Amino acid sequence: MEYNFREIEKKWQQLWTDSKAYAVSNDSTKPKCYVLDMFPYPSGAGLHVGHPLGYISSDIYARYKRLKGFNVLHPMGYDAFGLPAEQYAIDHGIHPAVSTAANIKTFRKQLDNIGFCYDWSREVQTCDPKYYRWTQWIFLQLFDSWFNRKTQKAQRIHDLIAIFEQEGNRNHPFPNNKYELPSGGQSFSAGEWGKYDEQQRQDILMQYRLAYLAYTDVNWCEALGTVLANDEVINGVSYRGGYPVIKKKMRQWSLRITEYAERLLKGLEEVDFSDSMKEIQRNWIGKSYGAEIRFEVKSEKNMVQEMVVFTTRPDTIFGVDFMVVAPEHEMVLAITSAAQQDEVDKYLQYVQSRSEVERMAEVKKITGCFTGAYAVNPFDGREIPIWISEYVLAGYGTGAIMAVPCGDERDFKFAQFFNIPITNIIGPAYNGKEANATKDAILENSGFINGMVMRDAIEVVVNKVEELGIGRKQVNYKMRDAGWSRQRYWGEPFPVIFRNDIPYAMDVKDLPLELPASDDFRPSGTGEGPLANVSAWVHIDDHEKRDTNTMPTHAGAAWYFLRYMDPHNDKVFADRKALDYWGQVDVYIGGAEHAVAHLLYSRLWVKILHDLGYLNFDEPFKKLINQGKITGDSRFVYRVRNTNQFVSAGLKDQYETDELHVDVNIVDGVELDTEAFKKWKPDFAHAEFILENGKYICGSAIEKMSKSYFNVINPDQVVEKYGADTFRMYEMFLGPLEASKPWDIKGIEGVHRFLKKMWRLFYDETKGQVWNTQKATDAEFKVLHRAIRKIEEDTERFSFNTAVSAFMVCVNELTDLKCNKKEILEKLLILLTPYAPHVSEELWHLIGNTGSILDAAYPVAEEKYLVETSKEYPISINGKVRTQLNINLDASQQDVEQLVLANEVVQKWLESRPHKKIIYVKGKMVNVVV
RNA sequence: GCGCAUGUGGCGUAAUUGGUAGCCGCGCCAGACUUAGGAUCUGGUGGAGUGAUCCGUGGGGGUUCGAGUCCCUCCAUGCGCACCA
Repeated sequence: MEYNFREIEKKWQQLWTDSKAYAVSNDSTKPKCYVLDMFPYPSGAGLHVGHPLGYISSDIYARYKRLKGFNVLHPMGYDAFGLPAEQYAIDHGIHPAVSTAANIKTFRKQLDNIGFCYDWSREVQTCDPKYYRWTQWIFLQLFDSWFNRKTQKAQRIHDLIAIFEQEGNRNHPFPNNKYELPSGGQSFSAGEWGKYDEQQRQDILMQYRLAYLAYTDVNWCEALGTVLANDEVINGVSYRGGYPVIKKKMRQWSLRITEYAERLLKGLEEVDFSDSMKEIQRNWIGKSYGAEIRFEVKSEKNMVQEMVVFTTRPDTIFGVDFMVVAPEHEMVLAITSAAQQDEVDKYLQYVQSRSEVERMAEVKKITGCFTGAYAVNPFDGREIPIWISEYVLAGYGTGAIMAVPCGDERDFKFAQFFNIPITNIIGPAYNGKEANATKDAILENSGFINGMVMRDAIEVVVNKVEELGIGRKQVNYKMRDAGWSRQRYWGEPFPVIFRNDIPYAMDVKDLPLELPASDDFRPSGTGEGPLANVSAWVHIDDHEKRDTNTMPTHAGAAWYFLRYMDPHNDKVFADRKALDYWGQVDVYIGGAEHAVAHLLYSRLWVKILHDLGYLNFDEPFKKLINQGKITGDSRFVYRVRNTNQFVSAGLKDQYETDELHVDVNIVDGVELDTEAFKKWKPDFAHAEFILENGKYICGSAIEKMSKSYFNVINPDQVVEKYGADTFRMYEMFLGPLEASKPWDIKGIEGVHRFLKKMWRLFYDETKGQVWNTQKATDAEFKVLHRAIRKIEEDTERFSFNTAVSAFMVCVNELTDLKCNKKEILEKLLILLTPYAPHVSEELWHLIGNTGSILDAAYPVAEEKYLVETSKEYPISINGKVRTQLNINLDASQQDVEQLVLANEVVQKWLESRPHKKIIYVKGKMVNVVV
């Protein structure tokens, strides 16, 4: 009886589906475990062998936990809104809903092929109105909330209104400190609030809402007639077409994620993410400590009394040689002197003309202009020239800096370029040739902080500044509020209605607000999205209008893990009981490319839902694992330029050639199948080859797996040839989960041989059944229990590659022992179930079990089979191993010394020198020091 | 430039705590069975040397009885950020 994987796998996949083997109940007395994959965007290209790496890992872990007695939630769904489907619709006239549904079908088929244990009854698709109804609902919760800085929590807008009625906004200033009331100023009293009309009140409330509408800078691409997301802009041009992109102010929805910067940062301490993942997020949040310092300003017009800078290095205050403000800063015109007016105008014009591309490309270019005004150093009264330059960003800090050329590289270059004299405050630490950003130098020329170490002076200066009332400690974040509008069709419509241009939340009972039917997906051309083309939908009546934007794909993905808990609920986004039972995702596996956007938005939404009382946890993912990418292994052929001749890689240097990607499926190793090549593309039908040793050898390179490189390997092919169980184990065997690695099919034979070898422990091709019911020996038990311990530990810590190797060791050893005993093999099958479920279930039944192996009890490693009484100790002389000696494990130091010194190999190495001491580490080694 | 991660046989990798470096697999070599082998099985396989032995975890230095593992330094690769004050 042979290992017929094709038949076995098909059979059990069907039986498991029929018996609903993977359905999970929300009602269980078992402990819960939530194992989640990042759901895929169903692209038209389908799955390649890189995608399942994470899915297989989580599947193994989920199955393992189930065997260990957990109620395991292991769902799957689709991040089904998104750009490519819309672009496809524009190019091919197929509605995104249609192409998306077709792609999902393909994905599902491919996933099913690999034998995952997903509970498909919980599937979610973000583009399904039954799903996005709740995405819209959550958006409305954000719209109806504000962040109370006093309590560091989200609260309802009606609480804020109550506060305003009581005391105005004196205790709750505008989150955006640049915002000014139409009447001027930034604060209003309860009395003033009472007199404001609806329009004014709504404007003010909008300044506090967590989802808010405001004029913000967007990436406007004139050529494409649309706004682009940041990730759609590469080096200042559109990723599609490479058209120029400019910053433009447009009225957009944003999420006030900046208010949560501190909590998002803090939360990282309690979650189990990789260091690099946490680092990337910290980086993105970009917290910096420093001070805001006010400087008196002297200018001709005398319209501006002071300017505020943000600095992380207040200790360098005596080294300030000039100030720089952003060209966009509103004070620029007010301080410019008559003499400098022309030059400033010219510079501002120049800055205006600079496109994003140029600014990005010419980061090192030094430009700037003196304003004719001066700031006064509050400590020594020095007058400091105020410049403008594009290297200072309007959006960060206060949009103005104090420049310290001896301590900052950019300031130094700027000073040098414009011949501004440089003050040295760090003595020998500054060499005059480049800035030194040290914090460890001793301060000189620095008034009251002379002689102090810079690091210590920071605090001293900040305290002084606060004492003098000219500034304060300040924390800054690099992170910006998240733009949440996309000028797209294929996304969630915003559930709001505009009356007199003021957005009001839709009644939740009217949700979902469904996308209107449309076949025109091109941008409207006015900066509005394709929805603007559906006039009847947009204009409800003369007074009421809908938003023509849709939400970004992050919206649906920000909470899908909650919906899986209760996917069919049409009363709430998920039942509170289900939310409390499943709680946090215990293990979340996915690619590192979602480090920032997706993870931050999900963390934000969960924090807000938690603050509003819908969840009892405020971090969504307890543990995050980023599986490595599987890269492609591309092959090249070399065409002799302007001919149809192809030269083998070893000879290509003798010709002038062009390198072309060739389909890896018609290359065996590096040897090209020349006949298949001729058939591959019509262009090559008459190709001629210059061979080496009768073969055409291809060039190779490791690159990302991509259709355009012809290096994509479809898992279906692999499963067809070797079976899902082999495929699953081989992907795991490739190396550590987190490591990136090139796909290399060569090793798969070894894993396949392993499964066949294991099969032969039960059935032999010629002899038929070989398994028996004899009693196992201690040696056999020992092999088994060592495997149990090792595989359990490895699975627990996601070290699947070493676990696969432990299976091989175990099967090799049992083969050597000629052990075909059911008593042993049965346990081995349970261990193997998470990794190779089909073959395990088949053999489980063949040896006489009736229930499914999916619910067998995981075997327990028994100490009694694992204890050793003695060990083959390595004996080293001066740290070099010279011999081995079998010593009893409970031997004492004296026993060991005696034994070791009596040994002839040891004697030989000692050469009759006396030993200094003997180091004996029980259970490890013995070292004789001479 | 800054931050993070990673460097081990021909290749993918292993070595959980400082304790026998190279488990397992690929590849390669030899053999068995065979009409045949790109099937299957068995044995061997880090490098040098006939050998005893010596050398070996990116390079250099250090700590230690003992270092792939800890510390310093340099180099290489990957990822992230990048005028962020």
